[in-house]
Amino acid sequence: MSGKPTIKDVAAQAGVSEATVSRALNHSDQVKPATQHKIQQIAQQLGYHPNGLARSIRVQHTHTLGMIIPDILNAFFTQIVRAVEDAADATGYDVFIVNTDEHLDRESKALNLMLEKQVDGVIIASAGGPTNYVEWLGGTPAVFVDRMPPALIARQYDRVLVDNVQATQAVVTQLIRRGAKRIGIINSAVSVTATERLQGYHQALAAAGRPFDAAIETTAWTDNSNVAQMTRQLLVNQQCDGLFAADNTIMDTVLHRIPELDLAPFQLGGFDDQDWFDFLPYHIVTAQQPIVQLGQTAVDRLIAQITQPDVEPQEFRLPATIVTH
Amino acid sequence: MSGKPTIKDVAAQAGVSEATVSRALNHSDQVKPATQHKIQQIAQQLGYHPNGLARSIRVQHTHTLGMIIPDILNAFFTQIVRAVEDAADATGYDVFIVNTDEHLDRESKALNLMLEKQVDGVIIASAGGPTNYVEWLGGTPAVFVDRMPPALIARQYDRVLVDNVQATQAVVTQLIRRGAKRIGIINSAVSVTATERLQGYHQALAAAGRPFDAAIETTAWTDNSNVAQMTRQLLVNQQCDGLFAADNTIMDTVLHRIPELDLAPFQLGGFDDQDWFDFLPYHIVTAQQPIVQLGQTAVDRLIAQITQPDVEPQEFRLPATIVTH
DNA sequence: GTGAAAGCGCTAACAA
DNA sequence: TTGTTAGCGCTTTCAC
Repeated sequence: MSGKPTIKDVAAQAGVSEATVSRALNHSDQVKPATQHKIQQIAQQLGYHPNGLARSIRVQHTHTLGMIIPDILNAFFTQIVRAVEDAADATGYDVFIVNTDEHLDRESKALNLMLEKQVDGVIIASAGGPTNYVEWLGGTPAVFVDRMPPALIARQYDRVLVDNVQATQAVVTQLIRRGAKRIGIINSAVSVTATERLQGYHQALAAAGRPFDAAIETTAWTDNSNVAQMTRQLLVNQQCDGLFAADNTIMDTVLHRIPELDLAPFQLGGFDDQDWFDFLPYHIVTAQQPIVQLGQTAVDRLIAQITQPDVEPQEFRLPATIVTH
Repeated sequence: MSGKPTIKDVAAQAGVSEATVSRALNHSDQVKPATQHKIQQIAQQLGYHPNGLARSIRVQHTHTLGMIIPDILNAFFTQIVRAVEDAADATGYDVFIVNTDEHLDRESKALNLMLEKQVDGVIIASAGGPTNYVEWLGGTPAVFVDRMPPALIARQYDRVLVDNVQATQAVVTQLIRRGAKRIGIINSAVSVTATERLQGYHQALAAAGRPFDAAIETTAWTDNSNVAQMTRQLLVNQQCDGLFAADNTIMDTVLHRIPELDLAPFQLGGFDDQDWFDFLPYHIVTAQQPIVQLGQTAVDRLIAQITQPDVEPQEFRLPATIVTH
């Protein structure tokens, strides 16, 4: 941002007013084709690029959506970003991504950054950050996707989520059908999501007349550092012949731990399919989240919030698909 | 961006001038602790967030770096983004990411967007886009990372690259050591990179006294749609017992094709290690690019360009590490 | 230690 | 069809 040409330079060079240049470069209707053309030519040769900041400050919006994700190395979020970008792009919005690495304080910072950059709205796939989103967000439209904070505060925003209990139940049921007698769970620690997935697990067990056993219901720490140990605990000590890993990062760790263990046949279930599951020497069943629809819906709702004064916040529950390897 | 409180509101509420509020919220030295405190309090309770756009337009920089990547679904680029974010974060810069999906026209658009958003500099991991970056970029500092456009125009910018010929040579040599007699290559179509990797392949062959054979030197299309077929061509028809896949997306496709083929033992080599290679039923050797250093160096150079008027553009070649599975 | 005023680059009335 | 003017929200001299 140094000696860049401004609208003033173009105006001077073309011998017209700044207003005319502005008009020529935007809603070209009002300006004489000749001037129009000349101005564009000059802008081009001067290497003029409009200053979007100045424009945004004037028109009072940026036409930009913010998106906050907890882990850019996680393929699931990467795919969601892609879906959101595509949906936003289709409606002419740009998207500004920031990654929090599952750090609470980075989430507040991210939110702050988005507000300073004056995004028109924000899609949040991270939750558990600032205790009170309402306060932080002020009037900025927001929608939670995939994850959400506890219901009380989430209720004020749109939420686009997967039907976690149905999905988990389906996976665990499939594990049972495949012959697993004793199925352990390594749950995640993600606020609402985890509760729901545990519920789905219980429902599947109950439906099959199986008892619950607290000894095989475990929870991963946020950094997954206890997952390797839990894997051993369940599959070896507790003699489980089935294991449900509540998200793809947990599954990853489980998968890496398994080869070191000496195991009888077992069944594995989890969330979010990965391309390379095909290469594993055993079968896996996963609930594949409808990523594209998740992203699309989030964008649709957000834009609705932005453009229409008072649409009621709603919760959307999209069904997952069971895929087996 | 509607009824948000501005600095004026805070000033009014606090009974001071806008200037004082500005001072209190930034370089707090000059203002009396009492006023200082009072202002912060009021800002807080009003839910005031400074308008970064207005600020940037005034101070003539955004303290934001742009980063253009070709494929956000590719773990390699995702990791580079992460490295860049970390490096930028450490120096207080924000980063604005945009994904081009390997589309040439999207790259121009991306560049345009960055310029409009007035980023202070841009890191480009995509290349082959606009024929003339110089013209598009104007005076905006830029550095190419991982990929670069043809030398003539790249020379005007910093380039942070891996030593492709050394890396490829090392991998192919390793394949030879492991007993491969006839090693085919599926090269990528990425401008300079591909040429260098082919050169490394040739050097390894030459060093081992092996002949070249154009019949087993193939090139993937940008969307990899011919790779499955090439895999068969090399491993079956051409009876190769070794295969070098020039990037991770090519390797992916190869890996998925292999199980359908009925093959004698073979050796596989490629670029960029993946976590799950451990799960494959055969060995792989890859050149692991020094992603963190790549990102770090790119950021360092870019910031140097931004803050110092005339640092000479340079090319950096970082060594890859060979990893075997 | 604080205020008044100017101006960053742009767009949108209102005039002409 | 085009120009003049004001002002978006902020920072920064220059006064006091």
